[in-house]
Parts: sequence; structure tokens; C-alpha cells
Amino acid sequence: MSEILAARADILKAIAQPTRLKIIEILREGERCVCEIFPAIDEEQSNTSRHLNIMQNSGILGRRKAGLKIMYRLKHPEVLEIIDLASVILKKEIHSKNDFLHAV
Amino acid sequence: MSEILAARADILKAIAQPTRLKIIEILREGERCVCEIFPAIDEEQSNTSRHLNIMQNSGILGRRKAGLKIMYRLKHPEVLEIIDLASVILKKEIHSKNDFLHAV
DNA sequence: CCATTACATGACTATATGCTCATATAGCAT
DNA sequence: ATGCTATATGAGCATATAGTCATGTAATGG
Repeated sequence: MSEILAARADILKAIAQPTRLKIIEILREGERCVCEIFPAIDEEQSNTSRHLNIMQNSGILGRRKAGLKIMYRLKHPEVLEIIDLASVILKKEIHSKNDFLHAV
Repeated sequence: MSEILAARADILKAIAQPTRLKIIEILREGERCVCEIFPAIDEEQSNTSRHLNIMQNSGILGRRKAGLKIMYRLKHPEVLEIIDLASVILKKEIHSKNDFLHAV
């Protein structure tokens, strides 16, 4: 019971972090190596590597060797759906706060 | 740009925690007061109150006074969709690990 | 007013997280 | 073998998170 909740939480935690959301946006376009990702998101190579590792361990990213490079990719389209749903919630919240302001 | 990512991450973080997932499962059935929630999830009243506060601040829960009681409710059905998608990812991961075992 | 019920919060602890700098490892090219 | 490129990791630090126990506050009933 409780392990299932912890496992679900781990998957969601792997997504719920700004730097990792940036990485996921890059990978939305397709497979990328670390050397392409860290300049694109303007983070240190070591930090980027750690975040990629966290996401790979949680199962949301896949990893493939290509010579010197390691290619990362999104394994589940559901990750993008989750992010899109979070955006929907955020937009609804912003609208309701806006409506409140206009009503004052 | 970056604030949007932080705001999305905050919404997802509000969901990505086992105790909060337990609370959300209770609220899936409808509005509940704190006095009903904390025994149902077997957590301390104070801890439950803190988690409810975190979720209310992030915008995913609504709160209503009813005499002595405070009634909490899920404000966005998208929260349940996000959890269901996380379950889908988890199931796919478990299956793929299982397939790997059978192939050995 | 007083007691009770329901909820929130202050203070504290232990652990987790995110980041940086420096260094290690692994594969390729010459 | 040497050097270069790509990635990972150890160590350390600052902050965040989750939890507990005790206490505070607010609404209700007698």
C-alpha cells in the first residue's frame, strides 16, 4: 500500500523540480547528449549530470551510449502530459486570482 | 520564464509526497474536515494540518469553514489525472523490469 | 464565563535536496 | 601511450522538508 504511494511520489518528485523541468523541455524535442543539454539550460555539467541521473533512476529517462557521448531520452509520453496538466492547473489558479482582483 | 517553471514545480511538489498522496486519495471521495482526514490516513493531527496547508498554498486544495470544522476539497480534477498518469508510468516500469527478469 | 472541540503553529530534530568545485573515469584520436 | 572530450562522482555547504511534542487560537455549547 504505502510502497505504492512512495513509488508514485518518487516518479512525481523526479519531475517536480525547475532544473529538471528545463531538461525535460529540451528532451521534448528528442534524444540529446549531456553536452547539448547543459549549455541549453545554462547549468553546470556536474549538476546537469546529477539531475539526469535522478530522472534515469526514477525510470522516466532512458540512456544510451554513443561513443563518448551518453544520449538521454524521455521514456514515457505521460511525463509530458503530467507537465501539461500542471500548466493547466497553474493557468486556472492565475485566472481565478485575476478575477478576484477585478472583483475588488 | 524561470518563474513559470518554478510555479509548475511547486504544484507538482505539492502532489509528490506520500502523506499528501494519501490525503488526496481521501479527498477523491469529496470534501472532508481535518478531523476525518488524519485518522483515515493514520497521521498526527499537526502533521496532517501542515500538509493540508502546503497543498492549499500551492492552490490544489480549497478550504471552507463550517463552524468548528474546516472542510478541505480538491479544486482541480487535473490533480487526480496527474496521479493516474504517474500510476501508468509506474506500471509500465514494473512491467518492463518484469520482462527483463523473464528474459534472463 | 468556562470547558470542549477542531485546527494551526512555534520550536526543534533528522534527513533530503540542490548546488559547487575539484577530481575520477571512460572512450576516442593521434 | 598521450592527450582530449564527455560524463560521473566525492566532498562540502546551505537550505528545504517531514515529522514530533507542546502550546496557541477560534468557534461552540452549557
